[in-house]
Amino acid sequence: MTPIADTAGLRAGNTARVLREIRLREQTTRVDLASSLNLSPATVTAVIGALLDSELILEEKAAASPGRGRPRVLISLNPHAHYVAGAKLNDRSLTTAILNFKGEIIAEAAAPFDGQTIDGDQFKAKVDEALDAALAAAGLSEDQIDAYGMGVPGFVETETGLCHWSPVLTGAPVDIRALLRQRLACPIFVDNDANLVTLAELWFGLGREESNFLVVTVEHGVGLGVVIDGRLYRGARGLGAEFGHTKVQIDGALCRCGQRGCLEAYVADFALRREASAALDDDVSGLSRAEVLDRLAAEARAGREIPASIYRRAGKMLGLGLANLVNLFDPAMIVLAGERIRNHQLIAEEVERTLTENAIVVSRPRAPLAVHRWGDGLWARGAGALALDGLMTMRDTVEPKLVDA
Amino acid sequence: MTPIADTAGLRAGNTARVLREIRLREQTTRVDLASSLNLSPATVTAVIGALLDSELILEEKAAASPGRGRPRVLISLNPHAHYVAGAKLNDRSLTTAILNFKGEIIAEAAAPFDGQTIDGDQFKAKVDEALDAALAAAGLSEDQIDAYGMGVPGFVETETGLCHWSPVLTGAPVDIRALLRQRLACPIFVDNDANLVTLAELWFGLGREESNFLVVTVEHGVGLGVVIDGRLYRGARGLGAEFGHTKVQIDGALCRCGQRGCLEAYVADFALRREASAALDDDVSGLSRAEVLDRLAAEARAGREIPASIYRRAGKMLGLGLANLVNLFDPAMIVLAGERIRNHQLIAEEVERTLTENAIVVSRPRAPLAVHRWGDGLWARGAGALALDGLMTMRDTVEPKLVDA
DNA sequence: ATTTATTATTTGACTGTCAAATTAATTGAC
DNA sequence: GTCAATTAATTTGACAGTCAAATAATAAAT
Repeated sequence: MTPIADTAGLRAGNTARVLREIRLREQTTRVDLASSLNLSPATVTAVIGALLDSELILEEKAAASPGRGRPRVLISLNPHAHYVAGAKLNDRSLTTAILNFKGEIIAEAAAPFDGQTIDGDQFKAKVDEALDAALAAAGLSEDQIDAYGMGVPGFVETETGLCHWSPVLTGAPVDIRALLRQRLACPIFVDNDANLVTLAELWFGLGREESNFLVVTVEHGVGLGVVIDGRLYRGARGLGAEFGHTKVQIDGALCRCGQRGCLEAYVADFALRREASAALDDDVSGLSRAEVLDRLAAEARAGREIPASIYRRAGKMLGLGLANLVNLFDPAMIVLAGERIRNHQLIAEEVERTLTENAIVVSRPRAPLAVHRWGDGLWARGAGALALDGLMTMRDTVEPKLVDA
Repeated sequence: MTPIADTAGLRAGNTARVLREIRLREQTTRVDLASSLNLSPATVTAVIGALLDSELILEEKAAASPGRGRPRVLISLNPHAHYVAGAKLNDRSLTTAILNFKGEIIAEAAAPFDGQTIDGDQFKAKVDEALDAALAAAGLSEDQIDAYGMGVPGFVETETGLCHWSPVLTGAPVDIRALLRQRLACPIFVDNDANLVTLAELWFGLGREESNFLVVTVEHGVGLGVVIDGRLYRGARGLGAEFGHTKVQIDGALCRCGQRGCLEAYVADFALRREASAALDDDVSGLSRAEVLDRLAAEARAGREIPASIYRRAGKMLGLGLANLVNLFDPAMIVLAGERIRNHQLIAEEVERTLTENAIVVSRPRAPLAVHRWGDGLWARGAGALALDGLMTMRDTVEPKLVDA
């Protein structure tokens, strides 16, 4: 272990802060960096100099000069400094994106699969398929990829890259990192998919200006990412926060995890699907889950009482869960994020009402609930952020230890 | 704002780490500090030298020399470096302790009150009464007190010293710091009482070796303290975590906060008291709450079904709440602490069972639940820690801003 | 007495930050 | 067109801090 408080670490820390600030502002100048980071111009010059030498950033002449005096020189990240791959597994496909150092998506490819779950070998095949396609689309070769970040739904240990349980993967625990290592020589980072989205919000999204906030994802399951002091909190064991399996009802509905009363068992896709069969008049057994849910949503929107009540209950349960989060974390903001919250308006009113009713009231305003629906693949930028962050801090070292099950 | 990454801050940080380590070990040596803090012997010598000059620590010859070679010099905190006062308000009294720099309790005094609640003036009178008595018992004058830390149940903002709501105080919001300022000239720090207990566990108790853990207090209410990365987390608004008012039942039992289904409404004293009147055969309307609860506990222990079922339900609800905490925070440990968990064995089994049933299972062992019952006034050491911590980091600067209610 | 082992201090090299002085680059005034 | 005026960036020198290595201190073993 190297000394923590080494004077050399100071420079490393300032360099990281400068890089983060440049990423945040997309384009900035030395003076601005000095004032916003509380560093002397001399220090900024030194740090920027080193970053220019290592070609992580670029200088360019300022376009318009606002006043007189020596014009500021614009600084921005060098998009070609590194390329990384970001991938995400969900219940329908394994998607992979290639990003540059600025976090811009260069190419994207998906490897879909039909079956409900896949095993390790199938997973590996999908990884190869999506990566090959993405690389081809980006016009890059594999050895140009400097880091790989992957998000997996379920209980994932970041340090070891081990997946203890996933709704998509069979044969848990699965050593995801080892599977990926068979293909890739670069550093590999694995995390829970909700943490990925949270990282995306922190680096590129609504969380850029905040340092204490929560991200709740509602997709196939319900996930949570916790940002404290500007950093993603992963818990003592390195698994993330498991919001989807907090209990909102004692001895409540059966969840796919085997326990009862989990929040997920009321608001996730699979829970709505379960109720839909009873609520819809026609036989829906032949339809896919997506089709059934579309039908359910359509009928609720049309004003039919029973489908509407399903969404009301889901909204109520989610609102209650969110209220508990507000009470426990006192966040500055909660972001409701996901690719698939298209039906949010069906539950929005009930969510907001239950949240307000059950969150503690003080003289300060309650944390705002921001809904961030993104079809633009913000998750991919999160996976990229995971890879880039890992690349910068280089923590791909811990080897997985399989503990007795 | 001074530059954060100033090289001078390095020394300050190392000094703080050295002090913390000495406090943790109670007695240590320069070599030990160097190895446990990953600092060079030269740096430790320099830091220790400065601390000796400022008389915050003491040197003494080692008693027994284990081997040959130059004997290590024992380092310990100078108990007389500072004296602080720590105080805590609960539903029955305002207690004040005088502590030395080592955190040892020199004297303690209580100012009891009969009424259910008190207002600002009464509060101030009780502060004076307890402080005067404690000072007299310690044989110290008021100007020898270098900091004052106070714990209040309810919603307390640490930065401003404002109490937004308290089960004990009327006329909220109450500017606690301003009330105390009328009496005391020294720096004053105010916090939630659960945070106080958490600090005590972190500095002196079971949390000394941990950096991610939770402390749940069960007294008149239910409180929570969150330690993340070795530091107390207070949330974005500076109010603590409000575990007692997380909801364990939708539209559940009425809580004294006005909402329904709060955990507190099932496990706190007042909730048990409410049920007791129905469960006990005799008329209990003339008895005090403590007497009623004693009766209820005695009958439950004797095996009577209805009183026992009251405790079973309380245990079940607490276990469910704890399971949610485990799922959300993934702590390394949960400490159940309090002065008044004397009846814990009545609920222990049900708590443990519900917790195990509802906490997420991974291949790693679940966080242990440690029960820490202390009659020795650990809270007072927590209040002292609050004062000492504030004294070291000097954050008594923010003036309270009364926001529109 | 001398050697050996261990702890603490001192010394000198090195890194890093910052304030102040200096240089650079541009606009506006005359 | 030249020359202030102004703002940005760099350089310089002082200062603080850490660390490795050398040195001093101290006690047990020989």
